[in-house]
Amino acid sequence: MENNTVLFWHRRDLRIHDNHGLYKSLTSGYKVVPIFIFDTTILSKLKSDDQRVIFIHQFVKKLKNQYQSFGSDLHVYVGNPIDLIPSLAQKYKAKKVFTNRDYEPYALERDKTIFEKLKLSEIDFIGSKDHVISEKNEVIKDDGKPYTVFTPYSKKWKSILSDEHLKSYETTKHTNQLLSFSEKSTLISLEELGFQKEAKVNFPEDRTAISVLSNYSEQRDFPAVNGTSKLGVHLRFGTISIRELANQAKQTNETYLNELIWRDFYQMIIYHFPHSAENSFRPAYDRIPWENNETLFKAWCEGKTGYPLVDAGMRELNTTGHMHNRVRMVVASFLTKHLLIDWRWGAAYFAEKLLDFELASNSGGWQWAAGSGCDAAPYFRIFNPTLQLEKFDKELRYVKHWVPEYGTASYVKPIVEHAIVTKRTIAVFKETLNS
DNA sequence: TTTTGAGTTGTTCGA
DNA sequence: GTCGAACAACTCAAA
Repeated sequence: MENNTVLFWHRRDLRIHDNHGLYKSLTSGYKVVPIFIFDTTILSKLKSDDQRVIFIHQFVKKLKNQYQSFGSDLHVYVGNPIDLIPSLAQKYKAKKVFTNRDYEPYALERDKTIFEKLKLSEIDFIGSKDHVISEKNEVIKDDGKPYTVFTPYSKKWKSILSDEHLKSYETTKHTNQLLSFSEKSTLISLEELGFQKEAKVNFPEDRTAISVLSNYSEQRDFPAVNGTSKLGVHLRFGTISIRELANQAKQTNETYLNELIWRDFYQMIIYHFPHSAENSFRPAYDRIPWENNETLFKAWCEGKTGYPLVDAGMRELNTTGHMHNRVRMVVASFLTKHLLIDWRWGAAYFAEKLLDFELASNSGGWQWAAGSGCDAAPYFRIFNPTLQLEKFDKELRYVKHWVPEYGTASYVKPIVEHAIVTKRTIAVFKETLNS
């Protein structure tokens, strides 16, 4: 084993091209050993048919093949990174460990522990910004504090945006710095990991779809139209580059760029306000007396509420692991404001089902719907699922696809009455927040 | 420090 | 059908 190596630890960046942390390791003057860890702390919480594990496995395999084509190899391990990273650093006699930063509470805690463990052996643990365009304290108010309102944040975000933010990291020019391995190891199988290998859903393509981007503003609100990019899962696992996508958005579609800024915004919020991952951003909203009726919750999960747009959305989610953005807002508003069920129940259900699940965006979005978030919709603003259907799926193309029995006698009757429950919810919120 | 204007994606009512 | 105002009140950002 050479004595002048560094590790590069792939996490939510399952690609070689335009990878900031990988680039930093390749240009550090050391030979680079790329690694990936199936984190058992995370895997143990998932069901054996979790589709995202299949997605990850698929892209880890692709990554491994790419490294092998460069005469190197991706070394894949299974276990707890807190133990594995220090021991792997010893095994490969690494001087440094490089990775890309992750802003979730679990990751921050984990990385802090690893940093301290490596420090004892005088090994540097070096993080890079790769998951977002602007991170942490890059976009802050004039008083040095983080923004909690989106519009001024986005203005500042745009005003400080430079070529540096969007430049591509040309890793492929430096692949000669990868440590060579003549023996190629094989990748652990999904079965060995304890997961099913048959994919039940189709994974969206990872091409950055310019055609979608150019019509995004006009088409994104109509669930029957294939007008959204479906790139969320690729951004989540870093199988496409956020810089590349932001560059395209900047040139083609301001509305889409704004969505990417929302993504940065929520990543920044979860970094500065980690409590908002699990609790209300505004503490007063943790006093809301949610009804949390399990029968109603089950009906919502299964798409049997009797409100066709809500049911179509939930069935799309259950079947495909995806839900159209507009419909996500409608079902979230319905769960919290019509059924008076805690947004955490809905967030947890999305966490289990959504292929593109991202903790920061999920908590942020749900709290926006519930009214408890930063810059959230006011509590008295309640989506009318019937009116939303009229506005965005007038011809019932989306609804008929997912709820074929709609309009027949076999379709379930509405489980609650809009006018009654929304009045009740406004009264409950008003009472709670004013007391 | 005080003041002022503004705040992702809505709905309902009445003219 | 269309339009503007009210909804209810607060917090945030910036001057």
